Parts: sequence; C-alpha cells; structure tokens
Amino acid sequence: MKAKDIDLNAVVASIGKEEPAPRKRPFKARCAKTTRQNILKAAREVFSRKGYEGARIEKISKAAKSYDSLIYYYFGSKEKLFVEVLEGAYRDIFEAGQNLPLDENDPEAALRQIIEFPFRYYMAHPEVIVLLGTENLHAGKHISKSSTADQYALPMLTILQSVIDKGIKKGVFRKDVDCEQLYMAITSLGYFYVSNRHTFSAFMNRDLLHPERIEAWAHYISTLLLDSVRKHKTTT
Amino acid sequence: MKAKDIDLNAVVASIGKEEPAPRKRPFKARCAKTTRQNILKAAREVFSRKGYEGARIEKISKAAKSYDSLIYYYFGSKEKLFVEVLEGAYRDIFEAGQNLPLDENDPEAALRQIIEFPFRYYMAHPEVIVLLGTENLHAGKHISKSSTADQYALPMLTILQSVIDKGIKKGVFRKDVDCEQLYMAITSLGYFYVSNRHTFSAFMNRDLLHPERIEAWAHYISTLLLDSVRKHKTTT
Amino acid sequence: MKAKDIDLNAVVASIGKEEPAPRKRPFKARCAKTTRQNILKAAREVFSRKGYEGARIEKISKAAKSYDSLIYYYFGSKEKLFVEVLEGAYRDIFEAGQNLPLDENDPEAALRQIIEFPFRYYMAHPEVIVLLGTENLHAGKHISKSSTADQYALPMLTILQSVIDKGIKKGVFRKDVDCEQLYMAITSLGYFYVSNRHTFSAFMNRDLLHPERIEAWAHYISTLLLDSVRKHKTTT
Amino acid sequence: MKAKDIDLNAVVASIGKEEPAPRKRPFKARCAKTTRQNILKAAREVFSRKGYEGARIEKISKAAKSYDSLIYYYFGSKEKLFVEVLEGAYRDIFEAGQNLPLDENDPEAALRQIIEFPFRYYMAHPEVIVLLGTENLHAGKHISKSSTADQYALPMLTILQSVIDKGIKKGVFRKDVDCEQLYMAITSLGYFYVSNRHTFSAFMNRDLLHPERIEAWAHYISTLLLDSVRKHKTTT
DNA sequence: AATGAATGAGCGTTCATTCAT
DNA sequence: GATGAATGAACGCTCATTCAT
Repeated sequence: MKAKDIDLNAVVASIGKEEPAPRKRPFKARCAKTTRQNILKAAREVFSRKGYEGARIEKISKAAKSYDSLIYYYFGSKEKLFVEVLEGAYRDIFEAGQNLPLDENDPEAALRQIIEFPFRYYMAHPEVIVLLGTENLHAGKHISKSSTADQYALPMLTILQSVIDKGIKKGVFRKDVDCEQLYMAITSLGYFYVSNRHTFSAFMNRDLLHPERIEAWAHYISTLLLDSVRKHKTTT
Repeated sequence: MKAKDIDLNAVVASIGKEEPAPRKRPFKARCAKTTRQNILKAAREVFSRKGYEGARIEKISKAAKSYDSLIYYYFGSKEKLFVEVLEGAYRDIFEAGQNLPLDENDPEAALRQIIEFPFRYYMAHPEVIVLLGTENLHAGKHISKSSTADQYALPMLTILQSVIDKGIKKGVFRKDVDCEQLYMAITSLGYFYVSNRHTFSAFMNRDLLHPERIEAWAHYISTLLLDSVRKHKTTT
Repeated sequence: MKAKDIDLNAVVASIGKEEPAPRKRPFKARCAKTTRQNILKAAREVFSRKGYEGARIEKISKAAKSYDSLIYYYFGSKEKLFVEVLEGAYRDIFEAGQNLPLDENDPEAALRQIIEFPFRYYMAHPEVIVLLGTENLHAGKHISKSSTADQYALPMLTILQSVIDKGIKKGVFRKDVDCEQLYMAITSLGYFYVSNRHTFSAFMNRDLLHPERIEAWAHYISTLLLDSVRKHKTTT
Repeated sequence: MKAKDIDLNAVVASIGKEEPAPRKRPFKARCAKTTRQNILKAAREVFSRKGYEGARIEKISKAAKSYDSLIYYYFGSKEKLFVEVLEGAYRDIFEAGQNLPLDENDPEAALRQIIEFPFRYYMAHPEVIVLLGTENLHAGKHISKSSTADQYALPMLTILQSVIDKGIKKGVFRKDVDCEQLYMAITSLGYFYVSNRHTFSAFMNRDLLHPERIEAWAHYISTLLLDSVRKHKTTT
C-alpha cells in the first residue's frame, strides 16, 4: 500500500524533530498536530462522559477550543473520530498492562498484581468503560474492522502465561491453568465492578465507591483467582 | 349495515388467530392496556438494540403499530418510557432468578446452578445488557430514583445465603463465605462475557459465541467459584 | 342503521332510571346544559389568560372537569367555542353598560359615570381585553360574520346621546357634540390604560395598577371629556 | 464558463431591482449581518401578522429565504427572536417621535403634531400594535426584563414637556398640565383607534379605515387635547 | 489551517380533532 | 351523553455536516 509507505517514511523522517515539515498536500502543517491532539483529547473526554450518541460535535470542538469544521477536516466524521479515540484508549490500557513492574522471582505476588491491574485501571479510568460499552452496543463494528485488534491483548496474555509458567516451575501453581479463561476472569471481575457500579450500588444498597470496599474487592478477586491456580489451598 | 355484518363474521372467523380481520380503518386495540403493552414491548426491543439515545420515538411507535403521541399519552416522555422498560427488565431477571429449581439436598449442585444462572440469562437476553449499560452510562439516575431498587437483589442474596448455609451444615462449604462478594463475582463473570463479547472476541481472536466456548465458560466460572467456597480443594 | 335502533331500544327500556332518554336529534338532555356552561365558563377563563392560540383544549376541558371530546360535541371546534366566548363577553359588557344607574336630572354626573364606566369595567374584567385583542389580531373575522354585532353598541350610543341631549336642553353642554367620536374617545381612554398596562408601566416607570393612579386616571379622563362637551370651561 | 457570464450580465441588468441574479446554488448572503437582518425583518412581519403563538418558525425562515436552524444560530430561540423584534419596534417608534419636525415658535401647532403623531404612526405601522398586544398578553414579561425600557418614553415626554412649557411662557397653555396623563391620553386615543379598528368597525357599523374618518379622528383628538391644555376655550 | 456561516434532515413533543363504546 | 383511546399533522429545536473565504 503506497500511501502507507509514505506515511511511514514521513514518520521515520520526523524522528527527533519536534514538528514535522509541512508539505504541499496538507500533510498537517505546523499547528495541525496540536489542534488534532486537542480535538482527540477533548473527544475522548466528551465521548466518555456522554457516550457516542450523547456526544455533540460542538461540545468536542469547544472543549478543544477549536471548530466543528476542523473535526471534519482532520477526522472526516464523528464516527471516524470516535474510532481514533477508541483505539487510543485500547492502546493506553494495553500499554499500561505491559509496563506493570512485576517481581520476577515471586510469581504469586506478580500474579496478584496482574489480577488487580484491570480493576485498578478501570477504577482510575472509568471513561474507558463507556467507550468499550459504546463499542459493544454497536456490536463491535469498529474493532472488527481493525486489523490490529488482536495484537492488543496478545502481550498481556504472554506476560500472564510467563508468570504462570514460573509458578509452575516453582511448584506453586497447577499445571492445567487455562490462561485465556483466567485472563477473561481477571478482566470480568475488574470491569464489572466499575461498569455497573451505579446499578449495583442501588441493588445492593451499598456504596461501591467507598475506599475500603474497593480494597476489599481487589483483595477478594486476587485471592479468589490466585487460589484457583495454586497447587495447595491456602489456610484461612 | 352489510359491512358491519361482514366484519363481525370475519372477527368470529378469526378467533384464535394472531391477527383479527382487517377493516377499512386498520384495527386498533382501543384498549389502553393492550396499546401500552405493545408500546412497552416495542420500546424494550428498540432501546435494547439502539441504546437510549439511539432509540427513536418514531421507531418505537411504528414497531408498536401505534403513534408517537400515544407514547406521550401513556408514558409522558421518552425517559419515563425508558424507566418502565428498565424496571420491567429488572423484574424479569430477578423473578427468573427466584424461580430457579434448586436441588434442596445438594448444595453444591444448587450453587453451581446459581452461579451459572446470570451468565445463561444474559446469554439468552442480551438486550438487558444494553439497558443496564445505558443506565450505568447515565450514572444510574433512574434506578437511584426508584425506591424499590434494593428489593430486587435481596431475594437472590437470601437464596444464595441459604444454599451456602446448607453446604456449611453438610460440612462441604467453608464457614467464612462472604455472600455479597460471591454474588458480585457470580454476576461479574456472567455479565462481562456477554456485555463485552464483541470487543473481547476481537481482542482474543476467538468467537465467544461458539456453543462449546459458552459451555466451557459456564463450567469454568462455576468450578472456580464452587472451589472457592469448598472446604477442601478438589483433586485435579 | 340497525345497530343504532337496538341501542335506542335499550335506552327506551331504561326510562325512569338515572339516565334520561336520549332523542334522535340530541336536543341536549338534562345535564348537557350544565356541562356546556361549565365548558363555556372554563373556556372564557383560559382564552382570556392565554389568548386563542395559547389556549389548550385540554386545559379548558380539565378546567370544566369535562372532556376534550365534549367540547367538540357541544361546540364543534376550538374556533366556534371561541366565538361563543367572545359573544358572551360582548353581551356582558354592553349589558352592564345599559344597566348603569344614571342620575336623570344631572347630565354632568351621568356623563361622568358613562365616561368612567368602560375604564372601570375593563379594570375589573381585564380578560375581555385579551378576547378583544385576539379578535382584532385576527382582523375581526368572527365579529364580522356576526349579523348582530352592530346591535351591541347601539343602546350605549343611544343612552349617551340622550344624556347629551339633556345637557344641551339644560344649557350646560355644547350643541355640536359628536356622540360617536365621544363614545370612541371614552372607550379609547378606558381601554388603553388596561390593555397596555404592562408595557406602559415599563415605559413610564410607573405602576399603573396603584389605586391612587387608577382613581387619578378615572378623574382625568372624565374631566377631560366632560370639559370638552361643556359650554363653559371649568375654572381650575 | 458561459453560465457565469450570463449570470453576470443578469446581475448587471438587475441593478436596482429587488432580486439579484440566480445561481446554481441559490445565492446566500454568507454574511451574518445580512442573514440576521433578513430573519429579523421576516420575523417582524410574521409576528405582526400572526402574533407570537401564531407565528411559525418555518414561516419566518422561509420568508427570510433562510433556515430554521439559522434562527437558532443567530437568536437562540423563538422568544429571543421575538424580543429583538419587539425592541426594534420600540426603537423605531420612539425614534420617529423624536424626529418630529416641530415648529419651535408655535406651541399650539407643535402640540397638535405631537398629539396626532402616535395615531398616524400606528395607522402607518399597524404591525406594532400586534407586537405590543402580544407583549401585554404575556404581561409584559419581555419588556420588564429589559433594563432600557424606561429610556424609550423619556425623550418623548421631555419634548412634550418643553412644548407645554413654551406654551405656558407664551400664555396660551395652562400652568397645571400633567404631562404624563396627557401623554397617556395622546397614546390611548391614537392606539385604540388602530388596535380595535376591526371590532369597532363592526360595533359601530362604520368603516374606520375610510380616509375622511381617519382625518376626522386626527382632528378630533388633537382639538380635544389641545383644548384641554389651552387657557381659554376656543369659541365654537 | 482557521474561522464561522449555511444546509437540511430529523428528533422529541404537542395539539386539535375524531372514533368507539 | 360521558369516557377515554386513536389519529396524524406540525411545531420548536438540534445536530452532523458542508461551504466559502
């Protein structure tokens, strides 16, 4: 794909520079990058707060101190803007997951961290919930188009697998752990608490956002899953 | 009047059929209850498919073979209609939960059923996911107004507790089970699989809707949670 | 029409019961008069408060503790209902004018009363202003259809003329008084103060509804017009 | 491009005419000021013809050869548009009043002009009547919000006062003239004739719009009020 | 690239009115 | 005659999007 090569070259050429050189075909001139990013940032906030349908182009452009028409100039449509926001959110969470500082010599401690990570991440970035929720409402039509989607989860799975392997080698973890199921359980237990905090708070008549309750949940789910991969049951 | 006789005959002839005889003016319920329910049913479908903001009053009224204005006649506003739909969905799921046929003498089997229930229910009624998702997007502003919200979950918790108690009495369950945490884990593991099936399918490059995978998940989560309350680890 | 005959029989059978027998031409049964008048009264109030376009059929029917459809049953349309309200208002004001207790022997006092009457009447019944205003907004399309319109003002003009004549005979009034112009001036000076009380209060920065100001205006306009027909100027 | 040349010719040919040359895309102002004024002008016309409630946004936007949405773009709401129309009307009438060419040396002639002015103005601009009528129907809720309302009438009152003062100095006017009452009488007698021309024509069975009758009224009211401030009664 | 006016479809809602029992 | 459900046009307003400078 020609166009892509050019893009790539341009990107490579710009390494080390603050701002890439402008070109005839408006390959984004000087301030463009800033404007684009302002819009993207504003869009992420507005989409997260209101959902796709509830978000207003005007709100986004004003939040970015820019103009409606620039959104179309840079992104083409509301939907395409949303896709970029979505992909940014994906990238962020998976990157954060890969950068977890894990104790190489203590698989149990490392696994506990891995388990708690999604919960703590969603807790800190509840906006992502809305973006993912919107995407699922629309049957994942954007993510399914993306050819790189399955590359996001892979690294995390690899890390999880390597921690499990270390535990097995050390004789503390069972040999038959299904990493994919485990990964999914980890995500479920972290995601749901945040995504349904409002309805569940009402149903259970409990404030799920109370710090102690949050810590209790983090401990509960990590113990639950840790136990499930341990060779021997912890005495409690 | 001839026409009327014919109509009458047609009506008599059509007893037991879905659609009554056509008339010049399209047959209308002329019955508040029927019309209300038609609208409610149509609304549930449309809200579930499109979300609150994406749902169009016109779509709902047409799906109900009714009129926009009747929605306002019966429900007052789009939001109030949504609230009724939402409460109907709550009632349905909690009612279904209470009617689970549980083996009184086998707490482990009973608990497995309880654990799998939300997952299977959401799998069968994925529309509820959208309704709950919308509600959480709007920070639960409707459910928090409802005075009866916390009465929905209570019965389910009671049932869960009684099953746990029986298991404890039989000596198969641990004494320190936290039913609320357990209930939340049950719901999380059932809900997330369905709610995020589209994005997760893409991330994991797996078809989460494949029957075998569904069964595997049901088995995985029930075993996981069952194990977590068992006194002794199952040998594997 | 067969069906109707059957209905009729049923009705005939019920004679002597709570519900009176209907007639072929519905010559309004017992309660009809009350309902009609309730509606009329409610309509006058609502039309007066909101204007024609601002008035809602539903508001009227509810204020009359009746039903929208009964308005159509009794009056045919919103417009026809308005016309009846309008004509009632005309009748009222002209009747009140004719029943003024005038001192037969004191033309000056009598004239002063006549002059002040419209002002005081509109002050007491500002709703009439709105009805007349609406009618004029619509270029008097209802009143112009009414064949009896010119019979409303006539009696008042006659009374005015007779008072003037008495004053002329007594030698206190000028002989060249134009009763029509005078009548129009009387009405103008009484009507405007009430009709434009809100805007004029704002323009003049005065509260036109203050009792003293009202009395001052009544005195001012009566003196003004009385003087204009007097043979000799009053010393002031 | 041929078409364009032709267009140009057409434009040149049409100089001085109402409509500029047509183009493929209908010629649009693309100038906020022009569009705003077009809308304002159209709104004034439609509001005047139909009243506030009777006026339709669509009618206004079409009359302005514009779009509904531009009304909201420029004015925010129907009500705010109405307020601007209203204030424009106020400004116009009070400006016209201030620009009356009055004979400085003939207070009586000057006063006669002042008296006749509102009548003649309303006669020429009956739309203002509807605007003021609407405002009064709504209890002056717009004008009362305007902080500048009382500055409209003030100049006119000042002019009136100065003319009266000159007359007093010349010895032709009485010293105890109440300018506010007089101003109100002037306005009443001018306004009512126009505002109630339709109903009064019907009541009196006279055509109030007949030129002679109009002149007669102008003469009648100016004589009436002039006489009321004169020191000595005119001989008739 | 930035600025802001123009475009037009469509949305939630209201309302006068009619129909059926 | 009373009751209330049904009908359908239209209204004020919003929004994503495009165009012109």
